[in-house]
Amino acid sequence: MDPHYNPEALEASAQQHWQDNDSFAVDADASREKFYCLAMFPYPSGKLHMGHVRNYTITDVIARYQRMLGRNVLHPMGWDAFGLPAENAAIQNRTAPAKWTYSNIDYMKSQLKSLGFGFDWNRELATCQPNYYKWEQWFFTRLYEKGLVYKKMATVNWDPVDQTVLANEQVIDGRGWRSGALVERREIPQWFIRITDYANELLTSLDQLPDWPEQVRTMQKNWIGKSRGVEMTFDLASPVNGHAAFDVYTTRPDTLMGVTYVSLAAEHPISLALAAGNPALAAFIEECKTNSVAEADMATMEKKGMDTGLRAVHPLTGEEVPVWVANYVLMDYGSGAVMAVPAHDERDFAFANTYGLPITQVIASTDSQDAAFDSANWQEWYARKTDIQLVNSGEFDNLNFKKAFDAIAKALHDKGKGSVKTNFRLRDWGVSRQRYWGAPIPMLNLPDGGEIPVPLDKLPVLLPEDVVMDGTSSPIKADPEWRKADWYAAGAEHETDTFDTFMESSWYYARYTCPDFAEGMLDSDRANYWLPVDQYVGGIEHAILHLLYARFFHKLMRDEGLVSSDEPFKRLLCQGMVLADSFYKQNDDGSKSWFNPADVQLERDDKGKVVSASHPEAGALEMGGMTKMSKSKNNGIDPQTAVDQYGADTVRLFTMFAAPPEQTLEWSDSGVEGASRFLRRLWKLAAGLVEGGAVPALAADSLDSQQKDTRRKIHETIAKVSDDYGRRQTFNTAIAAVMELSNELGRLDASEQGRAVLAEGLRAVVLLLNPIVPHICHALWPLLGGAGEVLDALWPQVDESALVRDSLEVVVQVNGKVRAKMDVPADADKAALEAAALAQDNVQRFLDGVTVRKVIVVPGKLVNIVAN
RNA sequence: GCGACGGUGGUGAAAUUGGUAAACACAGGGGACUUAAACUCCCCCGGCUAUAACAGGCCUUGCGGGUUCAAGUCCCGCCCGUCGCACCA
Repeated sequence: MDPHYNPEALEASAQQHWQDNDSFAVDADASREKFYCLAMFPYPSGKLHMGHVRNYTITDVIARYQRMLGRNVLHPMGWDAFGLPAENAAIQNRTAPAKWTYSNIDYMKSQLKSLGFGFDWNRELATCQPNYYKWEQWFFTRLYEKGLVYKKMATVNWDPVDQTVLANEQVIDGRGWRSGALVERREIPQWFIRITDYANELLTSLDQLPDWPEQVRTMQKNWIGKSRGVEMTFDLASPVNGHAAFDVYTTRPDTLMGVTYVSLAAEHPISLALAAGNPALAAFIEECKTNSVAEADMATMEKKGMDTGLRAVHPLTGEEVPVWVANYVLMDYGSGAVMAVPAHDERDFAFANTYGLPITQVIASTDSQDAAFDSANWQEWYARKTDIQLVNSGEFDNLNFKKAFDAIAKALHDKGKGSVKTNFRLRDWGVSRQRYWGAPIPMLNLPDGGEIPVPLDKLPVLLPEDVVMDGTSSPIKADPEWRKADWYAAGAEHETDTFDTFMESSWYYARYTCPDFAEGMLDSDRANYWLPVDQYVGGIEHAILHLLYARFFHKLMRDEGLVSSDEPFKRLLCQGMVLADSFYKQNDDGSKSWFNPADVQLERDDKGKVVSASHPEAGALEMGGMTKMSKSKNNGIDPQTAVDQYGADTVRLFTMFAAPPEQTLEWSDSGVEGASRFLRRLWKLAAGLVEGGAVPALAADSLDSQQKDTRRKIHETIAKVSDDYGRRQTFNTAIAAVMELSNELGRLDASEQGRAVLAEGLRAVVLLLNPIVPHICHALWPLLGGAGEVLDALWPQVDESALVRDSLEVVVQVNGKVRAKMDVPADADKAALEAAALAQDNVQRFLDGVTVRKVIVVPGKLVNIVAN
């Protein structure tokens, strides 16, 4: 056996072996227990980044571990192939998005293979393939027929120069990313899916997901945002252009008597009607159109508004309050109008102060210790629901939140002005995109204004792939021929919007179970064998949208009779981001030039702390700290470079060792070096044993005490690592435990039984590490006398008899501070432990002159003597 | 703004059910090997203090309080950082 570890050769040979034997191909087999392990599929952006490597290493480790437990493991891979970056690249490179996408897929697939990931490539799919999106289009038409799909006006970012709709991402400081023109808000008709019909189930069935991270469930819960409130009607004092009233929704009807004005969204029908005869208002509405549609911007921007001159009638008091148009009221949120209670709502408060509107306190504390309400401390009051009573509210004075809620809701109901309503923050899913590189929405727009879904025999509605992108309109919108649907009726036209790419990623996990199925969306037999996914792994950035849409789709597919389960993903692991050091040079114009960490040299002080950085050409650099690997900070580390230099196993080992999977991972070249060093040492240790000739049989009863200790360590490590892989999913501590074990194995003597224990230990190490570093383990296993190939070896069993201890170390504390450690027989009882503890010299020193009050004994761990 | 998560040595981290803080690594220091360097191997490595030495002592998990025999871990209040916010995927 070669004493030198040669990853290049052994990794190529292992990968060839897996490919030749189609080692990861699986089929549904009802006689075997299945395990479906899934990583979020990648967008084919060009080449793999470290986030991909981390993601797929995690699923590969879990998949290989489950296989060693004897399960039938499905671990598929595919491509989330539609999306905006392909269009951007196509514009830049004067190529077609399809061509760019397919060539990226080819390259990235070869990269995945070079990392040794065990995917069943027979199931590969790309969402831009017609045989994939055909069934998505069909499913959408089914939803339409069930009334779960509708069309309504919704707001988009409009670039007036390029004459195109922009994604939020393409709007930079309120301007279009290519044209630099001020972006406007524009209302256009778009398709929606009624996810709100499933809001309640999406909320309640979160309880069926105990193996999801608590934080993800909480985020989804908040996102769905179930609230109980009151919907009520404000009449206008004098009708305008046929508008006599409007609705508002509030979760705080208890504050109704504090309403001093009402606010309408700029796009509210009443606002628009008024603007026709009011140039100043029209100008203000126009100005609102340049506001961002992103929620974060809406919340932080300056509150602005304009008085319409209209008066609305308070539904209970009959008092007239002014009607304003305000930039912070969203049209596609609730009813597009809010009642304003400046004393008890932060935004209303800011708005009222700006425009000198009256502020009426209607809530007071029941605790007389609390400071009285005034505009300086109003924040303490505005959102409070507990320990409050109503004031300035007439007949409702002195009621608490709950009683006031019910009394005011009843009063509104009795007057026919409102009713209790459960509302969700969740809004219906807008699936229309005005972009080319997506699945065409399978609807026909008819000359009479109506619409019908494209029938199954005309599906898929094909997206042409041979196109030229010029940065303005989508090629299918620009081509009048593509649109024509005269086969249905003269003048009928295909919808030219495409689907949100979340549509494709909402059901790909199900299609992997039967990617070749030509007769329908899913082959239920196969789908129901594999589903639900047992382990799903992906970035935390998908905690809300993707995971919510996929859960929604699963329920839709269930109600269509395609799958039998309620939830798609049984267990979820959200991996953290990958960070790297960043370095920049401050330019004279205030901008920063970023330098890739691969080209930067570091200076350290005598404690090893990095004190400065420099670049061979640019000179001294500023340190930007550890940040997310990104293009903008030029701190991406190319995984391929690391794989070429150290081998896939080293990259996989470092990735899993440097941090637990949910935490951020800081890339470190010297850390990678360390991982490589460990594999070299392991190889050398194995080579030493193999070169020493035949290994004698282990005689467990005739071991000396060091050999016995080492053998106990082997089996303790098996137990710990099994728990780390399975229950805890902390692969970093599993690796640390194996490192500890192999350090101890290296200290064994070269006697017959020393070598026998070493052989047992090394075989355990190879089995325990195989999921993480499968290439080196593939090579070592037969050399160490393992039967068959390690890929199919069974997970090692703990030999309970090896775990028996004669004595153990117990800590002795006096008043909670460690004062001594003692070796005691493993079976010592509490009285014996207490006596031994009190007899310790250093313990006696601390008991001098004080009285022992209590002794707490935790068997096997510690004794705490309480004395004063 | 709203929501979620995090803060432990020079660094990444470990401490699993409230029970020895810093396992395992990285960086650094010292030594062996070498003509030399790399590789490899051995020793030291939170701070302060003490001792001829061996012991020993005090402090330390972002900050301030609390609960407990015992708190990195639980509770209350702050500070700081990261991520998400509906047309990026």
